[in-house]
Amino acid sequence: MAEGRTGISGENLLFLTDEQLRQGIEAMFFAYRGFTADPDRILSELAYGRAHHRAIHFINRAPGTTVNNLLDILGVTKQSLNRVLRTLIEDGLVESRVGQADKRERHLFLTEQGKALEQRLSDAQRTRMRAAYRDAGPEAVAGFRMVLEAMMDAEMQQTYTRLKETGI
Amino acid sequence: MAEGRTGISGENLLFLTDEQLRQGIEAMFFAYRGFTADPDRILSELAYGRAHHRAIHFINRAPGTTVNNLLDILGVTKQSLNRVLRTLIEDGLVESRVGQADKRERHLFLTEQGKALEQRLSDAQRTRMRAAYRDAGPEAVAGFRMVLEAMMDAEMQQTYTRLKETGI
DNA sequence: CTTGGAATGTCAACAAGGCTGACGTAAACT
DNA sequence: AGTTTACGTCAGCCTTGTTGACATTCCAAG
Repeated sequence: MAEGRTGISGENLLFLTDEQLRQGIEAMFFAYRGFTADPDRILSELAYGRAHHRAIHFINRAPGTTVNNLLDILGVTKQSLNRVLRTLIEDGLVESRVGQADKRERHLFLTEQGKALEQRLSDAQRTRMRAAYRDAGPEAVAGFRMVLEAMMDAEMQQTYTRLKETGI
Repeated sequence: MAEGRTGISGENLLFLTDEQLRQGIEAMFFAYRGFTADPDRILSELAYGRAHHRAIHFINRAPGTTVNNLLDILGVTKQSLNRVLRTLIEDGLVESRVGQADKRERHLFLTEQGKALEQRLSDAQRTRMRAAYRDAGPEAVAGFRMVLEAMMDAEMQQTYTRLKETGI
């Protein structure tokens, strides 16, 4: 390769070494544990799991969403989601309303009680996130977001962006 | 508060709004799916799961590690780890040697076959990671790492750093 | 030297939450 | 009328987490 003194394509690509990548992989592994630790503690008190948290989060995020839409977002099977939704509905945290335009659809909403738990969970998660963001600073956060987005599949990126921009 | 025109403590803290935090949370959720997607595909061919991947990764990372040490790193119960280790040993991917100094300890090593699978898994994961890193650029990567580290518990941070620096 | 406690690892049984496959119902579409 | 779509459910499986009981080994105090 007839390149400059940095070796490859005129840029310093040392951040792409296997060692750097492995550190990133391990950081991702440990950080995700931290990311879920606080909500997990709250959930275990209530005999719920992460699956319940995810459902609650996205129903809060897109109230009136249909089951199918939620399936797309969560990327699980309907049997799996259904089990979780059933308990949430039985426990009065989620309300399921038959669609007006299309009566096959069920639109999902959080009840007051559901909103209360959502608040509690997301407060816990945001508190840690906020501390991490503050420690790292705004530029680090921008980089953090860029790498995470680049790590998603095309489909997830679409879902993520749609959710971010329109809330649907 | 008698601060500058940005309102709080002279810095622009718009990156700490709840909306920004929620986007970060969702990015983390979707990115982690991407992060595990490629190894998951390989593992499902072999009737293994993520737990096997984690064990293989860290045994490769710290050959000769004891079960207890691995438990600390992985943050699961020993019974849970043991089941995974047992299948890996039965399948000839991991070797367990009784400790010389302390015969209660078992020291874990990857066999050739185990190393081969580790390579296959980490190649898949690194490929995606490398693409994400390259897309985002070195500064973004530095920020990514900073935020992830700030998101860990103190204990995990210690483990992570120790592993990063000494490999033990 | 013995003995009791601590440390290390194994086995058994259970629960959560993924998965597939099959089936039923109601509504919408063509 | 016939097909497709949206949703719910039953049955059964697997992975991976949990707790409890148990065997082995080490070490230190008596």
